[in-house]
Amino acid sequence: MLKSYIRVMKALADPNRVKIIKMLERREMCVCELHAALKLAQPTVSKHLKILDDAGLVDSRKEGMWVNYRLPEETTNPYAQRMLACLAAWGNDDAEIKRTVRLADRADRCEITGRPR
Amino acid sequence: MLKSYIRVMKALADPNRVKIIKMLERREMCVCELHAALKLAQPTVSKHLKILDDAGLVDSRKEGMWVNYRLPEETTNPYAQRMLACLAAWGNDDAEIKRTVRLADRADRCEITGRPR
DNA sequence: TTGACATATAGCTAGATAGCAATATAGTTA
DNA sequence: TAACTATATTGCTATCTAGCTATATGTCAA
Repeated sequence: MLKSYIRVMKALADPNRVKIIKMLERREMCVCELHAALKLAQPTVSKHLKILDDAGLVDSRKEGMWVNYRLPEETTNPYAQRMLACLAAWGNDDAEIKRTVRLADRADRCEITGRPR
Repeated sequence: MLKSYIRVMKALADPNRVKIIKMLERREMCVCELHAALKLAQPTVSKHLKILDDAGLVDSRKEGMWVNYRLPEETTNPYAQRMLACLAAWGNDDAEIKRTVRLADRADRCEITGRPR
């Protein structure tokens, strides 16, 4: 238990990583879209995504130059599964999260990069 | 949300604090009993308890010289409430936790301190 | 092939955290 | 009152973490 449990809890004990989860609840997003919504340096976002990935809290797939991140349908990690269910019910009224999610809804990789899908 | 949520998640992202919760699931315990089971310095245990307390994850009451800690019946913090419910189902098969809980079951303040209740 | 660009990794720094020993606090007992 | 003791607080150190910039990697387009 302990190791994978601790990985999940540490991953979810950071506000910016929670925001990433809350954005991905709505739709699959690429790194540049998350980067635009979070207002953090791109490498910082990548690092957060790696931490979430290692905990089994996100899945990713390449689409050309982009890497799309989404919440896993099923994860092998029961702690991840359960915590994602909790988070789905939490934070929806939080001003800071709402603000970020609003930015995420507007973020579009084509507008950001000026490149067609 | 964010602040009290983060407090709970950080509090529960440490193995020794998880062990404290798992011990308190079984019974109310004083600091010296937790100290004996955890094999950490007493001030370290006190600090962990403060962090759990600040997150709303434990309650305490004085009993003479001793301070008894227990899990709250009801807490004002919904994240704490929900996470305590999760933890009740988690970690019961983990070797390290089982070992600590076994020590806790045997720990008795009177034996430890040589003093009557 | 070359240039451009989305993402990942490496390397650094400031601040947070967990551990300890020493000391303060508060309640008990003699 | 004075000595004792369970717990809390303080002050320190080593390690971890989140952020950044610079650079590497891999894919697309010309």
